[in-house]
Amino acid sequence: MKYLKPWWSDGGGLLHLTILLSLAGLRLDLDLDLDLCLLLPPHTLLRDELLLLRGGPTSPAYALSPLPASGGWGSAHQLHPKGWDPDPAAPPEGQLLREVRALGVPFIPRTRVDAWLVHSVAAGDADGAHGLLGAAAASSAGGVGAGVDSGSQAAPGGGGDPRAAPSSPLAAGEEEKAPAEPTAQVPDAGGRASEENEVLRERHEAVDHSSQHEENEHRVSAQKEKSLQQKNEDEDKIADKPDWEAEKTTESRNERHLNGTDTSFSLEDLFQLLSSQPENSLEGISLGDIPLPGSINDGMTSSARYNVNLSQAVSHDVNLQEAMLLCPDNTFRRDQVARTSQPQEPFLQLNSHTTNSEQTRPGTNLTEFLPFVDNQMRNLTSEDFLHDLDINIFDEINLMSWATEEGFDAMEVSQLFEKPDSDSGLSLNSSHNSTSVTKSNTSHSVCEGAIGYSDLESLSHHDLEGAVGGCYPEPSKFCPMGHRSDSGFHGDLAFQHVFHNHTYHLQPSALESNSEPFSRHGKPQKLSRYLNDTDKNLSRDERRAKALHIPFSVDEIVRMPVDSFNSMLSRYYLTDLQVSLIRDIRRRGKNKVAAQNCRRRKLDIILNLEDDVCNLQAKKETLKRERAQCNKAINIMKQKLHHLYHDVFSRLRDDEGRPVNPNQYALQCSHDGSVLIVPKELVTSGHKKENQKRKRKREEIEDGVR
DNA sequence: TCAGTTTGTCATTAT
DNA sequence: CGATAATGACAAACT
Repeated sequence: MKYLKPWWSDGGGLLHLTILLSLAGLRLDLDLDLDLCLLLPPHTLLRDELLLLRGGPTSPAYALSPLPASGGWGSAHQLHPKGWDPDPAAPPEGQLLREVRALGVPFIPRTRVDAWLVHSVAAGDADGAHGLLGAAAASSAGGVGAGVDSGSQAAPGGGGDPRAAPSSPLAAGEEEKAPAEPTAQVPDAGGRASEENEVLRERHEAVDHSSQHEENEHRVSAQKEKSLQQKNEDEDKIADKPDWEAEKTTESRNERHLNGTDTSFSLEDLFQLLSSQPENSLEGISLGDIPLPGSINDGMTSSARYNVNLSQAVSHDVNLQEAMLLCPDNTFRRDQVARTSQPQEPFLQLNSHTTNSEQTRPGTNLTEFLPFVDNQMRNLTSEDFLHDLDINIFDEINLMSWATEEGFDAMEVSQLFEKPDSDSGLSLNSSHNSTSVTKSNTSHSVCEGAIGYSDLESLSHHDLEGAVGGCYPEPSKFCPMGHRSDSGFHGDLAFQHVFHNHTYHLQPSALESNSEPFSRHGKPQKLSRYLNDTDKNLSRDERRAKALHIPFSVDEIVRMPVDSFNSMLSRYYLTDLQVSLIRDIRRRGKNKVAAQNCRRRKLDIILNLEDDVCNLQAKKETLKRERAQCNKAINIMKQKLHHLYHDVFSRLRDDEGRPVNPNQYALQCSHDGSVLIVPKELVTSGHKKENQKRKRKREEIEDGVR
């Protein structure tokens, strides 16, 4: 294939480098700083492309021309040698894509650059690229030929298949941290390894002593110092601030990163080796032979692994992309500082030999180091990121990423959303694609189970296989279950529980009809055996929040004022599922508190009523006693009055001197204090008249009121 | 094993 | 109109 048109497009530069490094069979976690282009030999296409992406001037050897409208490929400009005239006979994109697909490469080219790279590499087009790219393509093409065969014929455990490599790059945690000699880390598993290592070490040393390297190293080290200083200042500022307050600071730092002024990583070894090797001298060896420092070589457990299988290597690119999407929690939060406080997954990791701990943060997320990627992430939701790829894949990946972090297994992730009936648990938004259910129910093999739960890389292979129509003859190799537990980034990971359960695919609403490992109230039942002691103490919502990597505590979610809560939701890039869960957690939490308050209030009311009853009963008894005393006093008074009455009448005499009969007469006191003896008939009639008057007056008053 | 209690949750209504 | 509080009702866990 002689067709060469490196078109730039969004992400094309990333893909460039990703593929180049993937061709080495490496698992990558790069601080891919565009300043690294300065390390490339001058007047090479890749260097100028990077310079272009970086926003700086390109070398005079190349020029940038606007692209004609190219449907669907999204490119805006092309970089080409000066005086280069676009080949009118160049095959159209459709044809190029068909050619790529015809190669059976399990990789979906999404841009012209992708297609070109895949095409040129897969077709063995050694002269189809310039400079580093050409060397990479050439070497990888050689590696492909050997790798495709050796990959499938690799000795068991020999690591001929880079897909098995995941078990090794991160396996040696101690070695990973140590900036060891590049070749010292290369194991001698294949017999030829020692010889190759010698050759490679010589090459590497020669490279290290080149003037170009010194110049570049000096330049990069100065940039490192500058960026480190800037980072330290930023982190000092952020340290004392809450997450949401620190966001702005971090964001500004990210802006600097985007502007290319924040350099933190060096890949000079890799690029120097790649770019310094004469193209011809690279033929016959694969990029995997490059002696790389640190964990890169840690992962190379066999020299056979250095023979790169194109299909395997290219697929790493997809893993890299997934890793970007797998920014922890699938929460594209602007505050990357806060992110680093959580255990991260050093999924794709390439440690440079730098000794700075900040630069070698294990598991640091790709998004921190890929400015343009970060730029996209900061402007897109996770759903936006899923634009071109099957959303199901990434939903699964997200769940798996949640499951693989912080010792949380995927079975729990799935079961967290299970409910016995429809009136309990979450009313989660059913944004999950229902097709996941079908997937989950149709996968039965152990390997597929492992794919589903813990091995993101395997998933990517798996899904790519389905997407592209390629095939992986040994899917069991896609289950490097060991590499995660060995990598030391989550020691309590309970992968042993996740092999066969596939329910994590299920959307919550579908899961609700399944068996219920959790009680309605968050108390573990059967699931308790799957949970460690820490998880057992968590409530259901806490476990759910943990499973979905909600970046806030349940208490925080519940107690946060509504304004802070809404602003929090808007400031953090949360999936619909996360937002739904957060709102449910808040609603349930508040309702729980309200229910407790309600019951407490009800109890208080009951207690108060009981007290009132007691008080009233006591008061009633008191009143009874008082009434009895009053009655007693009244009776005494009556008796006294009666005695007095009779005493008075016994002394009274009428005009004839006869005693006055008390049954016929009564004593009546007048207003002036005089006492009159009045016949009883008059007294009773007078009483009746008074009563009638009073009654009349009362009626008049009542009528007036009406 | 059963009855009573506690607790979380949902649905509904009120604020 | 949305968020929250209040509360009845229900069910599961607990005692």
